[in-house]
Amino acid sequence: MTASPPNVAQYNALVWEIVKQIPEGQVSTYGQIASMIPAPEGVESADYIRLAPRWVGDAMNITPPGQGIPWQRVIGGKGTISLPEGSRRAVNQRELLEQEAINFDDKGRVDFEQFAWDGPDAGWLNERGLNTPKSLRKPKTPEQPKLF
DNA sequence: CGTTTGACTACGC
DNA sequence: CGCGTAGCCAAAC
Repeated sequence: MTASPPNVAQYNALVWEIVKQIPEGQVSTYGQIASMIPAPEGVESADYIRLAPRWVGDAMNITPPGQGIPWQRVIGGKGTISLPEGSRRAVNQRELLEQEAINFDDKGRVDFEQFAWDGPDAGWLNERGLNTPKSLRKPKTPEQPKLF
């Protein structure tokens, strides 16, 4: 496993709290969740960026059942399910997402342009001192409205 | 007690 | 756009 954050229990609780905000029919990624959580005290920002996604993964791995935490909505940054291919949990995750009308392409990827979550609303984040999540969608190459 | 192994991502070819 | 690799380090083997 990966080194754990200084305050694992608290960190995991925060991760689950955020995951609970993901609406049905949308997906987030380990990196996006991590981008909302400030680096814990004592952790260099550079190290955090490198380690955080793993920490989120560790948290998801021990998600407490029966708490209404939609763990299935958290996938890898490439849009793929990160569990071992063919494993029981991986198959289950895909089924749960398909039940929410989330589609997978022929390479097993979810289209972020269609299903990406944009994060909790600003107020929710502010109350908890969290950061604005990075967007999973392509930076809008605003098709310059041809003024004339 | 040495190796392998992760619910990851960014980066270089 | 796809594939391999580094970086991290506590557990499981």
